[in-house]
Amino acid sequence: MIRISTKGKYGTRLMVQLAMNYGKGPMLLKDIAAKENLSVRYLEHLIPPLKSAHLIHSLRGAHGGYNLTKSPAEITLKDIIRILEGPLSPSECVESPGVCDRSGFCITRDIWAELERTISNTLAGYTLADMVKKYLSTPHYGENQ
Amino acid sequence: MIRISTKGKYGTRLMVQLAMNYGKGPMLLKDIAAKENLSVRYLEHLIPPLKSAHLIHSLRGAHGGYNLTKSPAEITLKDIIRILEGPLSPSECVESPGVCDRSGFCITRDIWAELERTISNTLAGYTLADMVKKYLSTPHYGENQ
DNA sequence: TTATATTCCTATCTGTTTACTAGGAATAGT
DNA sequence: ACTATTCCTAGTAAACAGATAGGAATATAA
Repeated sequence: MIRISTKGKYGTRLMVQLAMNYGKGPMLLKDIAAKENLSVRYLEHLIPPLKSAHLIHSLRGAHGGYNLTKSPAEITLKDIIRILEGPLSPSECVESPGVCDRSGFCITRDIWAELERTISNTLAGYTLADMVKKYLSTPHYGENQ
Repeated sequence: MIRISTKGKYGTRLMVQLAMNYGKGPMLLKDIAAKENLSVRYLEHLIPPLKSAHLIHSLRGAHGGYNLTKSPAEITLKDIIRILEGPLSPSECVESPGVCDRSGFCITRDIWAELERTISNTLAGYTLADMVKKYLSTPHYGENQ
């Protein structure tokens, strides 16, 4: 199973919410969780990596919350997934040749490396701005407004 | 971490070995394991799914072994990975919309679906014949001949 | 200065998956 | 009968996934 975990999936939705709130002051995690129907307690864990990658900025205390550090057009899905999921390569040997003594002549390794490039390129093709635009032009029914 | 497991990785190497032996009669798992420096006991587990997908064929007993069921040019890496790793989509909601009530209007789901297409296309771009050709034109040093 | 709202840090827990190892049955040539 | 091989079923230790929880730190507001 080659799957993105909930970190990457929920984290993307969190970032889309922040993007929709861009320029409107800090947004509460509570509100993000409510809009996306996710647990505040779980979303909390996604914050530290996003902060240390300087994708978001926080304000503590009452009237605190979170902001994007740059405009939604400058943040791609690749940035988000890379931070929350770790390396985008399908095999460790791609980024760390030393883990396998076959790396120097392994033909499958070359293919995993190409696969990483196509994944990276696809994800880099979407900015948060693109996603907000699409979000706003899509009808939302049910509990998630 | 969006990683291919050892099933997919070792299974690909196993299939490349069978491809190199294509037309030369059944090949022993013992020999495949020796050439790829992998455990016979572990490779055994990769056989049943490959057989039920009709990618390989087996002969039991003494002088038994394994064959590809079709020519290396007709088997792609996508076939192999799909069988050994399961669905190629990065999220279950892509192939089973019912698992999430957001599927009807979720914008991230659309992106995961596109990601699946690019992964599929990349993997479908390699046949075992391509890999054998590349293998034979690459120098191999060390214990894996 | 107290109360309140919020982020922040660390720990814990349960189930699943991964990467194996192992025992021995079934089958087929010699 | 003997031997070589595939085949089938368990088991297992470690890591990972997907949470929940307690409470400290910080900032605003009354």
